[in-house]
Amino acid sequence: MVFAGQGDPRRSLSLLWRADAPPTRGGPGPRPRLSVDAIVAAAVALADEEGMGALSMRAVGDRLGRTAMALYTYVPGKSELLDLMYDAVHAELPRREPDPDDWRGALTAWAGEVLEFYVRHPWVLQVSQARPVLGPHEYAGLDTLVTLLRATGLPAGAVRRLVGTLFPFVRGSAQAVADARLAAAATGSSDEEWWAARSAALLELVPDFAERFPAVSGLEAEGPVEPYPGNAPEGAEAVPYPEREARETFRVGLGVLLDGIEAARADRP
Amino acid sequence: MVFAGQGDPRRSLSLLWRADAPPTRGGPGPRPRLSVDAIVAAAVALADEEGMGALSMRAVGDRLGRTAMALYTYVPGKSELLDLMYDAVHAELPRREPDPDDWRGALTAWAGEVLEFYVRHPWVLQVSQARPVLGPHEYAGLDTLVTLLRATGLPAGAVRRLVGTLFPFVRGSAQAVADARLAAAATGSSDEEWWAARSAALLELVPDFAERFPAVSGLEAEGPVEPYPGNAPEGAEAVPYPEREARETFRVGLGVLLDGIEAARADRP
DNA sequence: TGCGACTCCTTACGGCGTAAAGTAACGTCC
DNA sequence: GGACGTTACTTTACGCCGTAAGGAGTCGCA
Repeated sequence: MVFAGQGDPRRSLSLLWRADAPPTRGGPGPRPRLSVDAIVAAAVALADEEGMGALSMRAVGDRLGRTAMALYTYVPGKSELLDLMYDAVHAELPRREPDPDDWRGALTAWAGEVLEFYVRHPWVLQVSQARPVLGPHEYAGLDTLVTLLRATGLPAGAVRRLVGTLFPFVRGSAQAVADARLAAAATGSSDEEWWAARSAALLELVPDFAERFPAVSGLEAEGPVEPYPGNAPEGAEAVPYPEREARETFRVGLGVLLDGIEAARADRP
Repeated sequence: MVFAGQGDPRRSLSLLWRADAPPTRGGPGPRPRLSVDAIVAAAVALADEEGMGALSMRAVGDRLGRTAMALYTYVPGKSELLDLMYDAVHAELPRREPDPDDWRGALTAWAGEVLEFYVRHPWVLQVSQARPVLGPHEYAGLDTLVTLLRATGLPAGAVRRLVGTLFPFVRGSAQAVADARLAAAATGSSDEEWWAARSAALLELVPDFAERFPAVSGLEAEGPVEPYPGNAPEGAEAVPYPEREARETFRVGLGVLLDGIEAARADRP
């Protein structure tokens, strides 16, 4: 896990909200050939392409034809750069108008789009949530979710808690999808081959697995996936099995959450 | 985020399941003065006390009065050590008998205990879930959850998805609680002081905040927390505000999830 | 008594983030 | 127009990290 929001809060916030002095055209000294935005864009591209592990100040500098130290003119350090990257990609979060007649559909669509966002930028999931970043784009995304939840008619306190439930849920689901993809890519065998190898080794090393973990074994033995009651599966056949499974878990979990919200509305209509 | 499960799967698994040759009393060479268990225990203690950031091979070696390289006799590398640490602490996960008459109470108690487990070992939340570790203790914990969910009477497919929903939910909630504690500890001001400073800076840098994010602002303006309908708050007054808020979000979110499960049972009784 | 296996140490390499100091480009003022 | 101060960027260096390579010392067994 990578940490953000570690530096001087004042400096971080003014960078995030672009509250610095305007570019000051015509000061002394050589003309700047970089900018905060260019650095953030390069860093995001690097993280998207090669993952968080490849993100180093030297690597970002290389991408811009500069040394690592050149970045420090624009950005106080790696932690603040991470803050800026984090908030920059959150500009892709959906903005969406509430629909009091179909809050459920709106929330479902919202969750799906947020899931895709995380899958597009899986490194975002590795940014620790300890100490929130509090950038403008994350707030904008938050504002949208709050708006959609307000359309359920629930009181402010409940909405606050649901925000705290829904966002982590989508993050967790996206993590599962991203992990499934990563596992598929790592082994080359894009299907359940990785699992097969792993469970073969397990079976060999732990012959009494079924006895020790009867519930888990029973679950696995109970054959292919039975659709969750009350929901119809959406057709997506080309997606490899583990990712399909993760997406189905997301769909079902979201359904359960929305059912729970519905129940709360019924309690206090 | 820190990665586990990266090394040779065979080697990792046989370490995890302790499938290695027995201690071979009386082989040649000097008597080993360390053991896998001692190393794992030292590493867990280090991570518990000083966080994942302080976990280095040299630091673990220091704790044992040995050099970093001495560890490599027992453990192939840091990644495998992380696997072992991860599974070792999961021995603390609750084991619990199912109660078909009160599956809801059982799941609530289970979730609460798991939350406390994560709060006790917050570094576990930083271990990436990509590529599962598949150790015996994690399986045991999983087995318990599956057992409890089976008591709802739902079909295997649904149970599978609920496992994938509940575990990440508890993890996310624990993350929030741990973050709240971390924020409190970092500033010394154990209360909302950190938030106050942060939001004061925000207000100064972004004077038009309320206009740009009306929904979020409205939510914050709507005064203190209103209890979620249908649930009574449990009395815990000494806990500082952010953590109390995180715990309340956990309680409410869990309630929503269980309501959703109840709805699914009603669909197919 | 030596051999071979084994634990543990020292040393070293290439990576990281970044502090410190040097170099060169530029706007401004005499 | 030349000196000066400011600024962008580079070079070098420090102390961390994980771990490869090789050497030192310890023990069981032939």
